Amino acid sequence: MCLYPNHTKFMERELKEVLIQQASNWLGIPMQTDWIQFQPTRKDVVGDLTLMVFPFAKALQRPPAEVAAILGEGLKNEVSYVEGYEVIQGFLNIIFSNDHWLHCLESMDRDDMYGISAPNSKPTVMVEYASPNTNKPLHLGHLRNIFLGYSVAELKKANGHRVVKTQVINDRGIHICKSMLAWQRYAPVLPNGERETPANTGIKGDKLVGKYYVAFEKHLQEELASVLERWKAGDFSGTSNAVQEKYKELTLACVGKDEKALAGIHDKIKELAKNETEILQAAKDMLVRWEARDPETYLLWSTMNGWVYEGFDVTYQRMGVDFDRLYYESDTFLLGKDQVMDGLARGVFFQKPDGSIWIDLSSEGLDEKLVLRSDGTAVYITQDIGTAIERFHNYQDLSGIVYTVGNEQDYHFKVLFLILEKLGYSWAKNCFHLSYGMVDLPSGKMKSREGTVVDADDLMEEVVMAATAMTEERGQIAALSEAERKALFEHIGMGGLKYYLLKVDPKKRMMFNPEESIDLMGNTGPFIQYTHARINSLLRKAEMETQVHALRIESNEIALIKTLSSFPSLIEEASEAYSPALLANYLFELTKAYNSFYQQCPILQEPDPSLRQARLILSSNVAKILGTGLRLLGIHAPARM
RNA sequence: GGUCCCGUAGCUCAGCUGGAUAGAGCAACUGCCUUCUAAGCAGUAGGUCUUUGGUUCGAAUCCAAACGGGAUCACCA
Repeated sequence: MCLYPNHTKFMERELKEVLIQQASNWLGIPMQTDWIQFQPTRKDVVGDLTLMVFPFAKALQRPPAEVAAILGEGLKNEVSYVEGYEVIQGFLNIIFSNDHWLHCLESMDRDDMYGISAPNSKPTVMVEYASPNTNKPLHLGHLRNIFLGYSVAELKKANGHRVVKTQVINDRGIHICKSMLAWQRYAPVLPNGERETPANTGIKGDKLVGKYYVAFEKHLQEELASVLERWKAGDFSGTSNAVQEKYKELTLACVGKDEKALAGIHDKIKELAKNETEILQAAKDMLVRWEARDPETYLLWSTMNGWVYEGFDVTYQRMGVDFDRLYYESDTFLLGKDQVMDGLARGVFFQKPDGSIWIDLSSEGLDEKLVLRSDGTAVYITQDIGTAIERFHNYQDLSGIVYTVGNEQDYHFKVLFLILEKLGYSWAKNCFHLSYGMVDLPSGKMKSREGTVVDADDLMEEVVMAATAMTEERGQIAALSEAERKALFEHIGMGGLKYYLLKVDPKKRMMFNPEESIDLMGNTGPFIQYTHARINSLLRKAEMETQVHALRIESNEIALIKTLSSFPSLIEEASEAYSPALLANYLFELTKAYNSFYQQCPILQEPDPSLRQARLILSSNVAKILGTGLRLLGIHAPARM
């Protein structure tokens, strides 16, 4: 707190103390702290900070304006930097002196890391994000997840936390066996005798594996259709009696049901038939062989996962994100099983006659939840239990984990955290599900089956191409080398995309409009980058002239300084709210305010050296904060564009 | 059906720990480049904050219900 003696929250606290001390003198009665409610003064009236007077007036049974005048007069006499006040209705608008704002500017100018708390001054938190399956490439949904997780990690760091960025890679399970099986069966043999690989086809590893996942699903659907056809015709050859009975039962249940119930029953029938397909059986057999560490299966598995990782690395690199430590589900699912057995012994879980292990959460208003299958294999949550505990073993000073995962898993995390708590881990209450909303397209939901999934690599390529075309047209890039230009196009395109995905409140479902995502104007990343670049150009030309001793500021400057001085508390707020959107909106407001100032006030042309110098320093600090803020969003701030 | 989330301008979103006349951006329309980068600025127009009750000095904000949209309730992940 004391790092920034001029920042907004600090002023509020100081004034609050004065009010509490002086209450009896001024008002004749002691003051209750909850009467004191500050808010920023509206832009269209005079004043820097507003005190709500209604609570005082109510308690004192006196008109608000009268009470406001007493408080205003008192603060003016008592506090050096309170220069005056205005009373409008029940609002006391406090006016700070010019000197106060000048000191604000000077102190932030001395601090290159203005707004950033001392590193490692707060507890260690782990931020998990990305966490993909290894059977298909990353898509638009992952982009929101990854940009969000990265930015939250950076915000936590900026707020003083030690941060460990991590992900858990879902490298194990039926989904990857499907790709493996399809590759084994359908990958063509090339003229040189090799099977298709990323190396001999030039296809990116994750894309190649994804291709076979799709192939698997296609063959599965075909076989499913023929099974259903056979059953419909009364042919149950090769089908067990139990399944046959179940099918007949479900078919009979269809009679007299409404449309919705009917759809549910049809889904169950499909599920039943799917399990009867040869190809799915083969994939399941492969999973069993994998768990038994069959050498051939294991080799194929590690080879194909290796392809995927190489592909992901390329994607992560372009995204500009990184991880401090990786966890693989293939390592942690066994730990999870151990934890479940341990919990069973301690009575946290219970076993059903078929051998499956459950937890009863009905006393918490939830259901019974499976934690280990009857065949002893792990489910999704088993692995999560193991991973969480492992992480606290690996990092002794870890205080909590942030899980960046979509809100479709709200229930899952509610259950997970409850289980961890019941297992007796006190840190469970410090685990937080950073639950973000789905990304919709103008055409509706993304659906892999309908081929409407937006591929992450393709999208990044498109936004950079669009940025390239527009920057070549209007950018001031004559002085840049070819390499610098390329980097600039990349920064603008990616900056636009990241800003577009981060500016919306993470909790909310959002609409992704491809055309808007490459816009340069209005509330966009490039708009902010542009202002940063323009200030840099200004500073290059000014070459920071000889130091003038007395700076001079006017009301034009004060409005901006006010915005700048709220940056530290904004970072804190955004960090605590896990919300890069708060920062994005702040940067947008600051940019608009500066552009307006820039248009209205001459800077280099200002004849008064004291004022010119103040405006340069002000501009330089706006650029500094835009740069810091953009960095926390994972966006580069070009020096020229 | 149970549980959870959402509903603000034509569109996309801020504002939500109750406070002044509900704000931006896009799209539309009007101006401003012989002057510090016009990816900019200034302005016009656009609203029953889904609806109905309640809480109180005061409600977009809190509570309840209705309507509309979404998610989830797997020996999937």
